Amino acid sequence: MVRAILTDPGAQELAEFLNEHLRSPGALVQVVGEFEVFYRGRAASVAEAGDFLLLVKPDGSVQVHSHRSVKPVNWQPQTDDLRVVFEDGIAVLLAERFTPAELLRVGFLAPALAVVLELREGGDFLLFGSEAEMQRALAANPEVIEPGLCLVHMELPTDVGGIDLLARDAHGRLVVVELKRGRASHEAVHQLNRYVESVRRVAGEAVRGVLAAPSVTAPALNRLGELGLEFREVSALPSSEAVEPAQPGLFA
Amino acid sequence: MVRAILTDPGAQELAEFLNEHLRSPGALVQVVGEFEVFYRGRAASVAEAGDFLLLVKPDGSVQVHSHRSVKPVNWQPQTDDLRVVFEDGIAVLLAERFTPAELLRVGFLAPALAVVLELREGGDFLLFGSEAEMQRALAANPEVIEPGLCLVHMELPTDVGGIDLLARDAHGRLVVVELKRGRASHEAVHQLNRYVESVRRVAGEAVRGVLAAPSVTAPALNRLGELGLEFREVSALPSSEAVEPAQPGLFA
DNA sequence: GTTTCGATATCGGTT
DNA sequence: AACCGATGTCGAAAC
Repeated sequence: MVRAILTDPGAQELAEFLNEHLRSPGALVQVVGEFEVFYRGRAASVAEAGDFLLLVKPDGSVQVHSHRSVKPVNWQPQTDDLRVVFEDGIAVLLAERFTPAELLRVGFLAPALAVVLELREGGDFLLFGSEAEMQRALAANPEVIEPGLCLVHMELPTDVGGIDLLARDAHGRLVVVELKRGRASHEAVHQLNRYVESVRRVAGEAVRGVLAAPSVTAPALNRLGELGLEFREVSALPSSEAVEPAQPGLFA
Repeated sequence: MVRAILTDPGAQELAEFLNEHLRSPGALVQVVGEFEVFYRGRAASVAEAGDFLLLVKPDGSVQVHSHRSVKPVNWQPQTDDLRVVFEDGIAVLLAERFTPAELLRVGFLAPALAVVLELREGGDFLLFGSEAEMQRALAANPEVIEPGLCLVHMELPTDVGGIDLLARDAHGRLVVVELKRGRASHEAVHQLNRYVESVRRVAGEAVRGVLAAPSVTAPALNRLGELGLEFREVSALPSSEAVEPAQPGLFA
C-alpha cells in the first residue's frame, strides 16, 4: 500500500523520486510542501508561494489542495502528459492536457514530504437516490405521481432536449413530467415549460406539465403557476429501509 | 509542516491518534488504507471495502479519494461534528453536517498510514478569464461587441434572472447581452431568450438579444437563429500578455 | 437562512 | 470528438 516515503528531500532528489514513481503503473504520488502553481488553459491562474498538498493519481489526474475546502485550488483531470523538469534549482511538475489545451505547472519551492501509494481497485460503489433511480421507480409506478397516470414514454427526445417521463392522465390528456432529485429551482420550471411547448406544437392537443421533486423554491412555484404548470412532491429516497444496513445502528 | 506520521497502526492506536490530532487547530489529517464508506443525507451510498485515501482539513471538510478521478468517491464540505469511535474492533470516523442533514461514515478496516500536516495559509490566488472579468472588460468597452453599442445597465435584475449587460445600439434599440466564458450551449440561448422576452414585455419596444461567447455549439446557433437572436464571438482571455509571467518560457 | 449563478466545474452517456 | 444533462455538484454573492 505504501510504496515509498521521502522526507525533506532536496530539489534534485525530489525530481529523481518523482521521475521514477510517476512512470510506474498504479502509483498515487503525493507531495507536501511550499509550492507555486500556475495554470493556463480554459482560464489562467497564479497561486503565489504557499503550503499545498499535491496528488497525482494513476489515471494522470492532478490536484493541488490548500488547507481548506473540498475543492482543490488547482487541478487537472486525466492529463495526456506528465513530466518533471529541473529549473532554476527547483523541481517542477508539468501536467498537460491536449483537449482542451491546458497546462498546470507546480513549482516545488520547499518540499517537505513525498509519498507513493498504491490504491488497489476496490469493491463496488452503490449510490441510492439518483435521478435515474427516481425515474425508473416512477416509470414502474406512475400512480405515485397521480392516480390513473399511464406511462407513454421515457427519455423522449424533443427538439429542445429529452423529456424525463411522458404519460397520459385519467382523462387521456398528455402529461409531461420533469424530475428533479433535489429541490427544484426556476431552471427546472423553464426546462419543463420548453418540453410542454414542444409537445403542444407536435401533438396539437392539450398538454399538462408536472414538475415532480421533493421540494421546490418559492420563485419556482410562482413561475409554475404563471405558466399553468403543476408541482408534485416526490421523494428521491423512496424508503429508508432499502439502504439501511443489515444490523441496525450503523448510521447512528 | 509534517506534524506526525504513523505507519501500520492498530485500530486502537489509530483511534487515539485521530482523536488527538483532529482536535488540534490547523491540522490536516490523512489516513491511507482499506476502508468501507457509508453516506446518508441528500442521497445514500455504500463504498464496499477497498483502498482509499482520506483527507480531513482544518476547516472540517472531509474527502475520500480512490485511485482515480479528481472528484472524491465520498466527501463532506465543512462538517459540524467530527468524531472517531471504536466499533467492533475498528476505528470509525463520523463526519456530520446539520444543514443539510448528512452523515459520512468511514470504517478503517486496515489502516496502513496516517499523516498529520500543517499547511499554513499561503499567498494570493489570482484567476484570469472569469465571466466577471469578461463582464467588466466588455462594460468598459462595449464597442468590442458591436460598434456604436452603449452600455445602459450591468447585472440588471428581471423577473427571470439578472441580465449580464443591457445596452443600446447605434440605432437606439435596446440590446440584451448574455455572456459565457466558455462555449455557449442551448441553455445559454434559452436564458438569453427569457431575458429578451422579459425586457420586451416591460419596455414595449424592439429588443435585440446577443449571445457573446468565445464559441457556440451548432444546435445552440440554430436555436439562436430560430429565435431571432444573434451571436458575437468574444474571447474570455483578452490578451495572453496579461497573464504571461515576467520572464518568457515559464509556461513552455 | 434562502436563492441564484458561475465554475478551469467534473463525469458519464449518447450520438 | 462533440454535445448534453446530472451532480450528494461546490462555493460565493446577493437578497
